[in-house]
Formats: sequence, structure tokens, C-alpha cells
Amino acid sequence: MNNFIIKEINKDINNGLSKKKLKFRFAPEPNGVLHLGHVKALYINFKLAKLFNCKINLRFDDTNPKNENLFYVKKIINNIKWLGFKWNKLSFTSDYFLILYKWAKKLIIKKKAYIQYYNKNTQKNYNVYDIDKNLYHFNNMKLGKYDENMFVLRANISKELPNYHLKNPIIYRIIKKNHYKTLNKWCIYPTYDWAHGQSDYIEKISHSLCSIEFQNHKPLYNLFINYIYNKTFNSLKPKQIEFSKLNIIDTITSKRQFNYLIKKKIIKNYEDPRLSTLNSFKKKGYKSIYIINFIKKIGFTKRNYNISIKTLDIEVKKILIKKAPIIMVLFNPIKLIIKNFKKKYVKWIKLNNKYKIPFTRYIYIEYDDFKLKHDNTFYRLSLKNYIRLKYSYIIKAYKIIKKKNKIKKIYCKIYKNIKNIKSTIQWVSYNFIKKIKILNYKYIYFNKKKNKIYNINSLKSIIGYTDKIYIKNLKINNIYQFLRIGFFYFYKKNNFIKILYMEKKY
RNA sequence: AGACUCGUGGUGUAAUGGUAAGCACAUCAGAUUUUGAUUCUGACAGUUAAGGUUCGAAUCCUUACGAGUCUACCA
Repeated sequence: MNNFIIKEINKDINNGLSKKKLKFRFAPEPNGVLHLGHVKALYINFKLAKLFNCKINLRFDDTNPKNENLFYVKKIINNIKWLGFKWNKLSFTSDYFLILYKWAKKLIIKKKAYIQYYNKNTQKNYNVYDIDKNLYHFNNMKLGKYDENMFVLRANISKELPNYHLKNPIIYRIIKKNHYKTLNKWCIYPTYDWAHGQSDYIEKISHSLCSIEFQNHKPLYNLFINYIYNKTFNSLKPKQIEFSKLNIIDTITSKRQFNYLIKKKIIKNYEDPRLSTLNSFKKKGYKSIYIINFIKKIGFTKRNYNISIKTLDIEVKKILIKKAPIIMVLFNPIKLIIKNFKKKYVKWIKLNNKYKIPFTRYIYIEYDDFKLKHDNTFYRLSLKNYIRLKYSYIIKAYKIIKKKNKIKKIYCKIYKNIKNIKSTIQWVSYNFIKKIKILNYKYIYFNKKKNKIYNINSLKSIIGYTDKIYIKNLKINNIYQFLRIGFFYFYKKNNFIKILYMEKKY
């Protein structure tokens, strides 16, 4: 693995940064569960910690009690454990509320921050540039004497700069809601800009990796660290490095949209298989390695890109094609009569030392695997093609019976010593058929340009048929290949979830 | 509109200013095959454009064009 982040860190080391001082952090806000996009940030941070053999913190960036709660903290921790990443220290930005508050007061004293308030009568904002008054109002804010939206603390930087984030950004606001961790201790909360870099500095993080939308905040990040810098406490200034975030066109990774879908009752929770949260993948029987392999594949750069969720499917398929045991399943069965096979006879075909499947005179095959009109590009069953029934005989059709223009029965004969069979198909014996339920879905996705959500109703249940003897051998929570169809997760008795279809080229 | 960031085959990524721009996926052929899968072999295809600096530019500079992010009391 080589990417610009590693290069940048190596550069810092060559410029004198001690390797011992390297430290990373993953800092999610506990306002939702993790999705595919988070894994990118997770992976790079934990990978770097491993690569440089240094420490990594898991820090919950909990500066806004309106959005956050303990439920998500627990969920996120479980998600990270599921992925197999181990952190050295668990921390919370809320642990630092007191010191952040003290630093903000210092800022006021240094005339680098001021109070702004909104006067209802005149509908205007007023700024206070008097240190004592600023401290007075800030204290009142803290004591809960003011309402939300009336008073804020702003940094005093410049109104002239073109970068909006440097235009006297708000660093403290009033939020009168209990914080899940600090409870009712605070009613003022630092904003991201005033909390994140400072927390990195407190935790002695050397490189603070984040996605590219924070690049506009970088000057502010550096400026605020310079404000609070104290050589005796920590001589290392953390460095923010941005990388492009995971942009998948055919699934949703935005929490806002998850919430919208829940609100509209399109999905029940974050575990819906049409989503791309880690929980929904877990529910579909995915192993974390599938997702990690996918993230590795994507790489880390600063350029923006759009990729398809199919890239994940490719990685999943690579693993499953080697691992997943095969079963024969039909979706749309059609009856086959094998004329030269004994009536009422059951031939048990050994698949391996353990398992057998029954073959009889009457079997089903997939409707699409037969074609009446001969065609050179069609390899499967027809009146001309010899084909092999998987694990068993070579057959050819010689007669069909139609009802209302639809084929109802196909008469076949077994042939021997036929070579160059082009196709092998799946089948199930008539008396041994078992109905199964398959949950089929497509990812819900949002088209930004068209401002439209797609595949809302894509979760559909379909019926399949398989062998009732063989299905008893299957293990719950395993993934199986439905021969020539795709990969399916066996999640409860007689029930499967689709993982991916094999691509059909015919 | 401005500020910031980024432009390498269809897609995702490599290349201390120095070999003929490498790899993977996709696509298309051929071989193997009891999955039209897999596997193997091969082919196709690229530095956004124009200038400049240089013995030498994907890389540095300028301009144009294109894309993304931001312009929240969210992170």
C-alpha cells in the first residue's frame, strides 16, 4: 500500500518528527450507525497505526446533544469491533468541555473572541467588544440565563477574508438539551471548529485524517491550535490531512437520507438490506473482510470520484466463489419427464462422502433453460442440444406439451457416451421439492441531479424451489451458491437473502 | 459568484523531474471446464487543453476548461 497520506507522514518523519510521536484517531459523531463511507476513514487510521506501530484513539465527537446519544456510541463500538479494529484509548470530546471552556475565556481576554447577541425588538445582531461584558455574557450563557439562538461566542478573526470559515466563526452556542454524557452540566457547547483540533491537540494526535469537505476548515484548525498552543503541555501541533470521501452512486451513505427513509416509513431501521450500513451488511451475512477488501481496492487520494457498489460485489464474489457450497435452486420450474428412466425408481446420487440427492423419472428444471427454437448461441436444453443435468445424466428433449401457448411439459431421454456437452444445468426431483423464500433487494440510491430516490420498493420476497433432503444439511448463517444463479445468505429455516447474482451473459 | 481542493485508459489507482506511463477491475477474443461461473493466455485502451521552464515534464510555472467541497448556532 502506498498513498499520499503515508508519503506525507514519511515526509514529516524525514523532517524531524519522531516516530514515537505518531498517533492517530478515529473520531465519529455518535449520531448514527457506521456505513460504508466511515469504513474508509476507519481503515486508513487503523492501518496507519499498524503500519507505523503507534497508538490510535477512538474518540466520540459529541459536541451537539441534539443529535447524539449512548445508543449510537454502543452501536459504533460494536461496528468497529465487528470490523476487527482495536483502539488504544476510548475518549469523548465531552471529556474536554471544561478545558475548552477555559480556553474560550482566555480567547475573550485576549480579545480574540466576542459575544454576539440577537435583539428581538430591533431584529438585529449586536457585537460586544468589551472584555468584561463579553465575560459577563459568556458566563450567563453558561449559567443558562439566556435562551437558545440569542447569544453566541464568535472568534474574532477577520470579516474580510474570502474563506467563509475564517469570517468570525461561532465557537460556542447555547443548546438547552441534556447531553447523554455530561447530562445537564452544560448548556453551552463548543462547535466542531472549536472542539476538534483542540481535542486532537489534547490527545497528542500527530495526524488528524478527515474527508475532503473539511479542507476549508484547515486554516481555522491551525489557527485555533496556535491560539491554545503551550509548548510545555504538548509541543506537537496536530496536522490535518484530508482525503476524498467514498462516493458510491448506487447506494445511500448519507445519514440524512437514512433518517428521511425511516421517517417516511420506507425502512424500519438502519439494518435494512437496501442500505449500506455495516449493520445491514452484517444482517446480509457479509463478513468484515469483504468490506475491508473493497476499501483497500478503492485507495486513498484527494480527487473526487464516483464508483459503483458493484466494485464491492466483485470483491465479495471473489471470496464466495471459492468458499460458498453449491445448492441447486429453481425459481421458475418446468416439468421434465425422462422417458427412459424407470418409473418409481429413486437413484441416490452421491455428492461427496456425506451427502446424497435423489434423482427420479420426473424432475424440474428452470423454465429459461429450455428453448424450443434452435439457435446457435443457445447451449442449454432444446430439441437439438444435449445437456448435462448437474451431477447426473446427459439428456436431450424430443417432445413438448403446450397448454395455452405455454410449455407445460418436456419429454427427454437419457443418452450415453455423448461428448462435448456445452451446458450443465440445475434440477430438482419432483417428489423431493421444497419451497424456499428469498429476500431480494436492490440498494436504495439517490440521484442528486434528478433529486430523486430510486429502488424504494426494491425489497421483494420471491419463491424458490430446492431439494428437501439436501436443504436439511445447510447451516444457518452460511452463504451458499445457488448454482448458476448467485450467492444467497441462509439466515433462517427455508429463508435466504440475496447477496449477489452471477452476471448472465446469455 | 468567491475561496479552497482536485483533473492519468470505460472505472479505481501507481510512477525522488529521467526506461517504452505500471497494476487491478471492466470489456473483447482464445484455451480449460459437469456452473455461459471460476481459472489461464492474449488484446483493447490513458496523462483535460494550450503555452512556458528544462538536456528531459503526468510531475514545476501560467492561462483556459472541467469536477468536487464550503458559504449552518451539523460534524
